[in-house]
Amino acid sequence: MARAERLAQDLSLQFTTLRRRTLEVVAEEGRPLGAYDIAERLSAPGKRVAAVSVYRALDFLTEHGLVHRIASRNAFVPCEHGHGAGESAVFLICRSCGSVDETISAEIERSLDHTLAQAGFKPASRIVEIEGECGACQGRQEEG
Amino acid sequence: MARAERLAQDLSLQFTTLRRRTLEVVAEEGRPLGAYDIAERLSAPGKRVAAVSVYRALDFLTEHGLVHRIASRNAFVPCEHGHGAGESAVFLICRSCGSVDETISAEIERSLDHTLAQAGFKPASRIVEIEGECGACQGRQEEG
DNA sequence: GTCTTGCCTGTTACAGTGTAACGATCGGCG
DNA sequence: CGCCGATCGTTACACTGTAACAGGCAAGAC
Repeated sequence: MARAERLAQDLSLQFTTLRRRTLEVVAEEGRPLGAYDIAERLSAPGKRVAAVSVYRALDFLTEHGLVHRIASRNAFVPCEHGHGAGESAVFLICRSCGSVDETISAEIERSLDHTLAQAGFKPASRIVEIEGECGACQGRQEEG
Repeated sequence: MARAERLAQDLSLQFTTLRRRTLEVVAEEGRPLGAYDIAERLSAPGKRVAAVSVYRALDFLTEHGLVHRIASRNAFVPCEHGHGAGESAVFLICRSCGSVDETISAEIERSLDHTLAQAGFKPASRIVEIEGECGACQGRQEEG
């Protein structure tokens, strides 16, 4: 992610090797990764990376909007949009291939805002995760 | 929940004591309960209920739409609506008092359906969880 | 240079979450 | 009675996440 690298320059000092490599691992994978999976990929023979370090790196990355946490999977994916941290994304999680697509819909945001205002609820963070079957996997099943 | 009791009759054999008591515990609490919290409340001196039994009861209850799982909290709340299992609910989770309010919005469902159709994604289950501050807690803060 | 400060990382330990596997129990049925 | 299916108890285990403390490293103050 070139965007991440660019944002990294702004944080210069803060974007350490561990955090950069954590982001790389998450970005290379096409599906959500658990913290322990990341730790395993970051580890080399004789150089083990503890899961707790990964968690701290992930905290940093999520705070700066470079990765997202998938609550229903306890896993992490790279952020594919340049949206601000306060904005809400919709995650489409495919049960067949495990891929996660991140989309943003102004329409959904509007209806959410409307419903929240009606309820007198002041939102801080939003989680919208849809499990199902992505278009590619639907096509694959029709063929087979 | 009288509704749950009524639905229980239909499942006659399936609605065992453990499952009923699990539902009671979840319904009595005004906030999401973890599986181990439930197990603790179900346990009596000399009669310990293991968490794994609670998980099985919760699986049953969620399948039949009597309780919901709050993915962002790893906790469970009673279902407050008679909606079908396929319908999507919106959970408003208050960070101050920990309460969870369940609402249904046709507007949100429409916009979600629209976005999903555009993406060619076939949804199976939907998770919409908003963290923030409920109306009651906002009023309380203004006073204090 | 040295000292202090603050941040990041390593390590250990531990609490919480969830599942697999096996055995026992109970009710219904031939 | 014996069989069968579902539920439940128990143990064991894997995964997820946090607390606490120690060491390293860069930057600024003296």
